[in-house]
Amino acid sequence: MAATIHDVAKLAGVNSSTVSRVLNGKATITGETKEKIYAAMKRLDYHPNSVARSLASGLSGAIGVVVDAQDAEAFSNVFFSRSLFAIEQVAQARGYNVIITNGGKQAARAIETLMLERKVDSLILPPSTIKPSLLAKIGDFPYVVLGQPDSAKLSASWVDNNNEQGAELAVQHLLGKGYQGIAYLGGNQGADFVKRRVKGYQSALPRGAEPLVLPTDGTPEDAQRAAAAALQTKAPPGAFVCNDNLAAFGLLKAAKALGIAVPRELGVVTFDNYPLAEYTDPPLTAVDIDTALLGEQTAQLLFQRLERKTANQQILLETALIPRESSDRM
Amino acid sequence: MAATIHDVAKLAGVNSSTVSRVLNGKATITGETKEKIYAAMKRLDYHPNSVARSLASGLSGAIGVVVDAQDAEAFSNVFFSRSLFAIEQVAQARGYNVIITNGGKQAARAIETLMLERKVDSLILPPSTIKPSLLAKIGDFPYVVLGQPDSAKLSASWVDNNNEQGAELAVQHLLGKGYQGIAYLGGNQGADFVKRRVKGYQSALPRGAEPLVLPTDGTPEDAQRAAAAALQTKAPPGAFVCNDNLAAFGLLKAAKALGIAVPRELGVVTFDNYPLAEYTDPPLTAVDIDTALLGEQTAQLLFQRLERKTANQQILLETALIPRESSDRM
DNA sequence: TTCAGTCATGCAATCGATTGCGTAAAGAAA
DNA sequence: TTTCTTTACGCAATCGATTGCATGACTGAA
Repeated sequence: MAATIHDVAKLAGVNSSTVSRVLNGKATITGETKEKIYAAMKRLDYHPNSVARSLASGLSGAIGVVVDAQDAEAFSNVFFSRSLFAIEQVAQARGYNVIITNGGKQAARAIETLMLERKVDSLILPPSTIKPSLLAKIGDFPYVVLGQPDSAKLSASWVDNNNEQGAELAVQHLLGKGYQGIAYLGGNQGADFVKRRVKGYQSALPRGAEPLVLPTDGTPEDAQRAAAAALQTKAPPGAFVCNDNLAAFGLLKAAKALGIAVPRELGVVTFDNYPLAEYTDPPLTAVDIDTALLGEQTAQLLFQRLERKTANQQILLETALIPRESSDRM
Repeated sequence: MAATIHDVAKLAGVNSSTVSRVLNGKATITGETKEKIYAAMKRLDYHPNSVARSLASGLSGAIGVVVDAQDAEAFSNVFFSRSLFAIEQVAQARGYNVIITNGGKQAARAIETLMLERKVDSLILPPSTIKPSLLAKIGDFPYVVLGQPDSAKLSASWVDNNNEQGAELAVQHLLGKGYQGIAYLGGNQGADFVKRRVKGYQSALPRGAEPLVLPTDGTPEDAQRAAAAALQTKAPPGAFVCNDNLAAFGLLKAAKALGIAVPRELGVVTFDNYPLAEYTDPPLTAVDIDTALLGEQTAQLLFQRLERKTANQQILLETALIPRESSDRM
């Protein structure tokens, strides 16, 4: 079987506690002794059993990432997986492992399992789980929220993109290009991040401009329908900020069907810069949400809290606008 | 602190080993005793410490998933994250947790950490890790490969989509629609799954038809260039099978630029049915790779091996063709 | 009534580390 | 040289379960 700390100790002619100490750098050990121990570890191909280590130390060296996927789609979305990648990178660099679990309807149970049974050292949670009932169970267990939670009243550490600022950026960009009559297309109006985007959109409109928000059910078809309807009114919008790429797809189709030229007659900016945004016709100007950075910052914040016991902290990441043809009237 | 098995035992007036036995259903316990123990567990909100359990039993109740991401992109790809979701679903249903780690260049180290230190019960590995050097270290540790490994000589359990069959399906579909001169566009010719697709493509061509394979660097731009070049030869292809959506995007652009009508003058079928494939102009006929099923089957196979110690097994999943406009000449 | 054979449960070792306490040896101070 | 600190390391308890062995109680057969 695999060599244990005792095998190493015996071979090196020392006590296992000494081996443990060199393993953890926790005490002053003679160079000579260290050498013997290192040699023994190498000869036996010793790998410390992290399970035993966890039990003894109370630290598991693992973090739990809970995702909130109603269905396979949400889990698979690019947003999440890039963030997850970044989180794992940071964790791996610090010698931590990442346990993922899909919360969904059973988020409470998933979180309890991770905390109470699996004994992870810390959690990354989705905003949807941040409710008083769950928070009570979590107590002062260290966690960071990946995304801005709904209730501003609850104190928590979180990291999110600045959706409000992103929407402002989009509107300002369109205004700068000379577009007028800017509408907002798409998005489930119930979702909190959509509300923030709409808020930013509204606040960036010039004085006197009437906001026009066209919610959709999320499909491009519905976006196409909504956009087509708006474009055929007496005073059609001169530009759209789209809540996501699918909405932008629907919009482009509607414009094409109506013979409206983008970007000459209609400006389009979309949230999210997915791989294909750049290959539409015309290529879409996009508010880039840096999901990798989001994950990285979340993990960094988590380890900061874990290692230095810092206070709660909220981080809003600035978004950037990537100009492409769909809004390039000049 | 959290209640332990001893607290439960004391409150129920029994020995901790009895509690352990009802917990694991490993012996005949009186109904009355069980009741007392359940009551005590409930009163104390007892959650078994899976770390201690692992140490004692030698089973961690965790599986490790290694992914091979050269960069953030690979990790984030829809392919992977859907599979991961499915894997986690299956694992959760069986009370297992999933530990993910990005192998990359250090895959060997990652695997060793998972096996030897973290003590996962089983592994899901990417085909790229299935090399003799690594296999020697893995020994008879149970693992399943998510994807068909390069070397057919090595015995292993794996699950993959039938790429060869998928390509045949695409060619047959195009032939059935009356297209002639079918070319294959895109894909890194070094990748093994691409080779399998090309093989299927070639074998499905009618006798005497000359295969034409146009490799690209993976970008739509390169696909556009390659497609445009081919379309301007004396005997241009009448249809394309594209290795992925990005290649198909490039192709559509090239056709549009050259004034070639799809699907009337040119048929297009693409591998992968990503969310946007359906929203291109025209919508793309696609060979659907069911990544969720892929993950699910992989996990199922893993638990089968784990619980019933079955022999190695290879599973090839049939792909399906989703007809859309891009190949609908009739 | 006795004896063998379950049944239900307790005892204590064990898994592989960590860590507080104790101590011999070495070095410093007097 | 004696005494006082450090330094380097060993001893043994501990973390919270699991599990082989032992045993008393009970059941049924002879």
